[in-house]
Amino acid sequence: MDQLSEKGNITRARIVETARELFHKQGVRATSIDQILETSSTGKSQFYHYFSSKDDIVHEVLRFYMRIVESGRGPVLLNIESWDDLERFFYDHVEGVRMLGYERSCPLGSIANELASENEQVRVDVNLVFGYIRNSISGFLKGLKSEGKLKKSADPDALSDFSIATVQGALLLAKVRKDGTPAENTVKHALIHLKSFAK
Amino acid sequence: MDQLSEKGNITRARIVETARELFHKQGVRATSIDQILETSSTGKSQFYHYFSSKDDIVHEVLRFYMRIVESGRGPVLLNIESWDDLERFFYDHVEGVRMLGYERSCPLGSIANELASENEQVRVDVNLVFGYIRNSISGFLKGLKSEGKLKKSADPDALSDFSIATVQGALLLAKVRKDGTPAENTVKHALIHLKSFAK
DNA sequence: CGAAAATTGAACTGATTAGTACAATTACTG
DNA sequence: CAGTAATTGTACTAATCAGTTCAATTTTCG
Repeated sequence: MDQLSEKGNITRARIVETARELFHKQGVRATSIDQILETSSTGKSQFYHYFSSKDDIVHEVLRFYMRIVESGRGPVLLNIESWDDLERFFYDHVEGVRMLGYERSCPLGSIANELASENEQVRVDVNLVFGYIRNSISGFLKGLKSEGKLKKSADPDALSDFSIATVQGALLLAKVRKDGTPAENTVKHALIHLKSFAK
Repeated sequence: MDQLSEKGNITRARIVETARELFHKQGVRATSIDQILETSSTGKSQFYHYFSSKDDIVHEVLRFYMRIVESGRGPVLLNIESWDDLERFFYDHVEGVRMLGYERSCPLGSIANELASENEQVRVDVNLVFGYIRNSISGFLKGLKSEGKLKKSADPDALSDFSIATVQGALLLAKVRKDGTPAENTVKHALIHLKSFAK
């Protein structure tokens, strides 16, 4: 790959953003490179100038999500420092799929579900993002525990995995039902359970 | 479609079973009809004799799951009449993905996640199965409630959706982590929460 | 048996796929 | 301004895709 000029960076970013949107909307395998190029008004030579393969752009889309999450610029608050923050973490996700008409689930969960068994890089990439979120939640819970504000029986790591899993399941259920109610009920009960460990 | 002879039924069932396995293993879009035919040692004319399209066999695979669930012949106990049954419902799912090396999530959730937004029939089909499971769990909880064995604040329908979502999320997380521990923790905490409504 | 119906094999089509080749053009830099 | 590097447009390939055609074979049943 050559050094990128400002113009090159813009083109590259436009391709990544278009791919990200299409992967979320319809899945990776349902999205052809030609469709990414047509939607982003880009030529094929440009695509293969910036990316080496379809697997490569999937990887770049996942790295994009990782940067979003790390930088805190995403639509979901991930810097969790209070019970209110944790509550917002859950409800931001439900609100996110509501805005999209309950026609999509989690963009990361979808890609992982579609490709993780056949593409180890995808599994690792998604794991990195999930791991970051896991650390964010468990860090909050561990902090509470050290302050004596969480029951000793509470396992922060296990409760973090529980949180991520319930969000993933809630978003999938919203998509299957095309209705936010089951997802809202799911995260509501997940929060009740988590807060039951507070003291 | 002509009337099916016994031989025809066997061929048809072989195709459905092969498609079901491949869809679960690698996804629907990653599975070509040619691969289904090669794996099941069947010719293409046979496939289009018994099924009208790829969408059609996806539908038939989902109907197969529905029959499995209704008949109680599946690997997961769905006739839930006690807390032990409900506990088994959760752990059967985790055990199911453990047996497959944590390389797959829920076969229905996977197909729904991949296709529900673009194929309404798929969404409806998966909803039928999820609805059956939902009724099974909420029926048990409603029974408890009428016997005064469940807190009045408990909402059986909401808790059923919570149960289905946590299972879906747990299985996805197991696949992403290639490890059963987060899924076990998830269903363990889901059960603790559900049982907190018992009295 | 013998005819009708069900089942199957093999070759084919047209569209779409990921990826390549290569020349043309634009932008940067000394 | 001249040369070099970055960027882009067009045309292409070989493989694979879902689906079709049609004749051959097997099974069923009076």
